[in-house]
Amino acid sequence: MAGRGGMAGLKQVQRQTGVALWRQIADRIREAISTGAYDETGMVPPETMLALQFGVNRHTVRSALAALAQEGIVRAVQGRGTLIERKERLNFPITRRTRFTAGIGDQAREMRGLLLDEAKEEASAEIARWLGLKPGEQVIRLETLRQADKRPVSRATSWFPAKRFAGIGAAYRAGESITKAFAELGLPDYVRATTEVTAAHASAADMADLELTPGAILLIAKAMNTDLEGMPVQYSISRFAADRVQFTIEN
Amino acid sequence: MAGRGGMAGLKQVQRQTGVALWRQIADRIREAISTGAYDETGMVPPETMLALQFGVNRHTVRSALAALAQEGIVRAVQGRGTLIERKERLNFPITRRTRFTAGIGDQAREMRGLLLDEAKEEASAEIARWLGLKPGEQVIRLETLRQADKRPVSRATSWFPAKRFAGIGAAYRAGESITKAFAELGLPDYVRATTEVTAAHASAADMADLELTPGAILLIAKAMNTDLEGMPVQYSISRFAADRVQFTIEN
DNA sequence: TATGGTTGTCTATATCAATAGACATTTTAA
DNA sequence: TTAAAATGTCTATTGATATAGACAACCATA
Repeated sequence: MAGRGGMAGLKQVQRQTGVALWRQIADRIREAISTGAYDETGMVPPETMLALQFGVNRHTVRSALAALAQEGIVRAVQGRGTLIERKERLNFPITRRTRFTAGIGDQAREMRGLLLDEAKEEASAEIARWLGLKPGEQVIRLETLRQADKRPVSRATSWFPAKRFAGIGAAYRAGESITKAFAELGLPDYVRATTEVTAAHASAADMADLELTPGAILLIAKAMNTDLEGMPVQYSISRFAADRVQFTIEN
Repeated sequence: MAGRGGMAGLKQVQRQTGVALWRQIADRIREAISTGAYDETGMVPPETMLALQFGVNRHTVRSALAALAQEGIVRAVQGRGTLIERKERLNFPITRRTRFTAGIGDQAREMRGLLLDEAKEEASAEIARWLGLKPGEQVIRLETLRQADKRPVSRATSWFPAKRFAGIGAAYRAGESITKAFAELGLPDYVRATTEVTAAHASAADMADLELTPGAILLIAKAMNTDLEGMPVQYSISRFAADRVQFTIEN
């Protein structure tokens, strides 16, 4: 028995599906780069070889490579080939002590957390349930963008009980981290209680914030943090650029 | 301050991106259905309204709805509207005692696990590392397809130490579950050690197995299970149809 | 310096995606 | 019975996608 699993064999791209061939090919090459398939040479195979491999015209491959060059992943050099510029995928551990900045701190030189927006609002039924509040109680919502080495990694919306964490927006803007903002407001430690992970296509807003192209994938983590007594302190929905991260769960 | 977060505002679909408008719209509507946006009526808004909302021609919306009908998510009825047929998303808890069948057992009537292929092979460096073997030692690889109510949910490739689990293919085929197969072979209990989660576009093979369309998203879980002494017993790569599942991590 | 291998550019053609408009068909409700 | 609202079908046109071929420009190396 054999024939399934692993090996290519099947046609790798499909026509008439609403997704252009050049985009399907770009997605496959991006994936191959991030898994280290071309590490030996540091280059993508020649256009003619890729065209043969995917069963398309060389021009179609060129469209795919142009898109990847636009993303800054490869750089074509006439006469030599197409060089790989960037291939990282940040690992993001999800544990009881999950922290964004510390979690990937050693995998990137510069971590930043930008506050895009802050608002005080009434808790919806869902937010209230997660934070252990009554619907309509005041919560503070923060819209944040997290970057690693100037490259956007995730876009998060977080809610906090307004009474307990007044001023968390300013604290976040100053420290660029939830952990530091909590510490500033008198909460030295907290733990991750639950995390729900899904995946979806990027919306237009996420494309803009995370510098993605249509068809791009998001890993979505809905998380609830509590203080050490088990009282909810934060509920957040984080949208990660899926080709830049992986989650690790250690049990 | 306001304006970000939540509300639409921006153009929801983009042109000249390699992803056809009708597919982008289909993805948005599928997502809206699964989050319960149309639960009040049980129907999708009229085609003319969707066309207005997305800023496209009615025919383009019709292409999107035709694709969703093809997937069995909606059903158009002339004169009435477009009815929502299915909107479930299975929850899959990832804990120390993660088991596929038990995990979603109460969310579906009929759970099945089909053995697609079985092979004995030499462990690659990566597989050997995960299973605590020397590269080249014999392992058994199982290719399985898991279904909930006859709908494919995930496609998994699993490796087991060949010496300890000879005959696991037959045991899986009989019991349609890893847990039962392990029990059959004298391992009554085991635990999930680590799980890595990523997302990617579906390959052609996955599209076929999971009945997906191009552009569809996979949630990929790479998991290692051990026996109660901490000895690795299984390494697996499971590819889930992202629009049918969510993962939950309880810390 | 010559050659082979590679990316860059151009022209031409066929197919798919998207818009536009008109009208038919079916259901629901006035 | 009628009208309104919804999906179904058809024709026509435009722009994006994909193929095909030819050749130029550039790089590394023999």
